[in-house]
Amino acid sequence: MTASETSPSSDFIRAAIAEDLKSGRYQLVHTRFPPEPNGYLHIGHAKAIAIDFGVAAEFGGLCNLRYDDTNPVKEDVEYVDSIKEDIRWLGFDWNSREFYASDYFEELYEFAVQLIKKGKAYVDDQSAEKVRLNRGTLTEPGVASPYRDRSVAENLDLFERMRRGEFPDGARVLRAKIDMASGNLNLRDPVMYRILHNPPHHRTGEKWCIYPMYDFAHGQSDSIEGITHSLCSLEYEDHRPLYDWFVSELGIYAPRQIEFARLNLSYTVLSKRLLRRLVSDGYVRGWDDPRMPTLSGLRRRGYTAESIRTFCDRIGVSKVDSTVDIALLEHCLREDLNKRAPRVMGVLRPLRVVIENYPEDKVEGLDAVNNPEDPAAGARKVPFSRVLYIERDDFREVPPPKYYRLAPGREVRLRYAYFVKCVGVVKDEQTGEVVELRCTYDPETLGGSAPDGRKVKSTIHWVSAAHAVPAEVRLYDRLFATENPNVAPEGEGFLSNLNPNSIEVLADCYVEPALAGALPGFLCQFERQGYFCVDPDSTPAKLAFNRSVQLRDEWAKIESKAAAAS
RNA sequence: UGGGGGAUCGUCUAGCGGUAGGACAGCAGACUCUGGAUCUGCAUGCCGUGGUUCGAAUCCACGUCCCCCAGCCA
Repeated sequence: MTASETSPSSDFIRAAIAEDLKSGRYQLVHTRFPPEPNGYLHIGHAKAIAIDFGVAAEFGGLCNLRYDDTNPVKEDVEYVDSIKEDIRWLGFDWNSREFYASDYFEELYEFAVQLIKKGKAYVDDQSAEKVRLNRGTLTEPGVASPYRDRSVAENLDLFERMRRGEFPDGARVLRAKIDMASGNLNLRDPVMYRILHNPPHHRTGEKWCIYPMYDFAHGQSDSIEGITHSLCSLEYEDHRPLYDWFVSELGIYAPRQIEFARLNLSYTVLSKRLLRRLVSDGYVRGWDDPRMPTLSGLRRRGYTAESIRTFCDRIGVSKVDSTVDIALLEHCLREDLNKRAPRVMGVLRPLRVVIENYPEDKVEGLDAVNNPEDPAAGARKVPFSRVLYIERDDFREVPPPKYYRLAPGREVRLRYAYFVKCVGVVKDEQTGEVVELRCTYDPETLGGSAPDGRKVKSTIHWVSAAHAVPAEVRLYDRLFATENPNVAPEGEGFLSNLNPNSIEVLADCYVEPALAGALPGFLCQFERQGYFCVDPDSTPAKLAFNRSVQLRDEWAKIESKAAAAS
C-alpha cells in the first residue's frame, strides 16, 4: 500500500473541510447524496456517492440519502428503489437516514409564507412565456412583472388558494422578489412554486397540487438536515447565491456548498436524459443492459463494486472539466478480477480437433490451477479426451509472422495437458472452410514440458468435446464509436455515434464442465481471453455469459499494427 | 458582449516560492504452461507575454482559450 492510499486524499474539498473544522466554522461533517428519482444511477453518480459518503466517513461524520423529489411529472418509485439498491451494492450505507424533499413540503410551504410576509415573494399571474420573455437576456436586464408589487395580503391569499387547487396548471407561480437586473439569471425573481395537478406524487399522492422548485427545496432541505457541506457539481455554482439568499432571508442554519466537476467518460454518455432515450427507444435492452454506464448495467456486465470504488479514488476530484479515458475503468476491473476471478477454459469459436494417437474411449482428469494469483483458490480436474475444441483463432493455415500458435506441422501446448502437433486439416469440400484439425499428442509431455527439452512457443486453451458445456457468450464493445458521442455531425444527434457492433452474440460456445450450474453474477476468467460473468438470462439448459472486459492482448496489437502497415 | 467557473504529459491528477511527481494510455525489453499477471526502462507537460524574486507551475499585471447560466427541469 502506498502513501497516497493510506493518507487522506488532499483534494480541494477535503482541504476546505479540514480548514472549516480547524477554524471552528463547523464542528462536524455531515454530507448528503441528493438524487432525483427520475432515472437509474450511473458511473458519474458513483463518483458523487464516493465523494459524499467517502468524505463523511473520512472525517468521522455522516452522509444522508435524500431524494430531491420535487417534480412528480418525472419521478417514480421504480427509481427510488433502484437507487437504494445501487448505493448499497457500491458498499455505502446511510443507515436510517433516508430522507425526501417531499418530507419537507409542509415546512417549505411555511418558508414560502414567511418570505411573502417579509415582502420577499409574490404571486405572478404571467404566463410561462411571459415570464421567460421578461427575464431579459445574458446582457440585458429583465423587466419587472406587473404583479411584482402586490400586497402581502393579496399574495398570501393567492398562494393559499394555489395550494387549495383553485387554479389550473400554469396559471400562477410564486416568485422570489430579488433583482430583475442581476447579472446572475438565477436571481431575477426565480420561481419558487408552480402548480401541478397531475400526476400524483410518488410519496405524497394527491395531497399537493403545488410543488416547490428544486432551487427552493434543495438548500432548505440541506439546512433542515443540518448538512455542513453540500457537495455538488459545477453547474450549481451560480445557484449558490440564491440558496444563500433563501437561507439568509429565512434566518435558518446555513450549510456550505462546494462544487466539483462531474465525471465524463470517453466513448460514453452520462446524462440521464440521453440514457433514458437509449432505453425508451430500444437502442439497448434496458437500464441494466451490460453496455450501459449505469451501475445496474455495469453490475450485470460483471463490474465489481470494488473496482468502481477504486476507479472513483483514482480519478480524483477537481474543478476542471475533464473526460476520463474509459481504459482506466477497464484497467480497474482487470486489476480487481485478476486477484479474485477463478480461471476456467472456454472456447468461443470452436474448432474441432481429433488427437489421432489418443485412445478412443480414454478420459483423463488433468490438474488445473484455479488462480495463479491466489494459491488459496486451489485446483480442479479438467477432463481430457480424444476429441477437443480449440479456439478457431488459435489455428492458421498460413501463419503470419510472429504467430506462435497452431499451424500445419506446428506443435503447441494444450494448457494443463500435452504438446500436440497439427498433422492434418479437414476442410468443407464446398466452402473450403477448415472444419477439423487432425493432431497427434506426445504422451511424454504431460505436465507441460518435454523430457527431451524441446520447447513450444505457445500454450492454448481447449475443452473436451464429450464433456463440454454449451454456452452463449455476449461480446461487448463500447456503445459509442466516437470518443465524445455528444459531438455529432450537422443535424444529427448523439445516436449517430452509436457503435453498430457494440454487441456480438456467440450462440455456440463451449465451456469446461466445472462451469455447469454456475449462477448469475458468477465471475471468472476464460483463460487468455477475458473476464466473463454469468448473465441472468442463463437457464439450466444453457449458460449465458457476458464478457466483462478483455484481457490485454499483445498478439492483437501486433496483428493490428501489421494490418495498418500493409 | 452580463454573471459564474477553469487552464500542469495523449488522458486524469499532485504541487501551496526551492530538482514538475503518480496513475492510465503508448513504446522497448525481461520473465512466463494464459501473447494474461508481474518486473524493468523510455518518451511526452506547467495557455501566452511581461513583471517581482537569488529562485516562479506557484506571487502580480495584461492577454488568450475553454466550460456553465436566459425550464413553471434537477
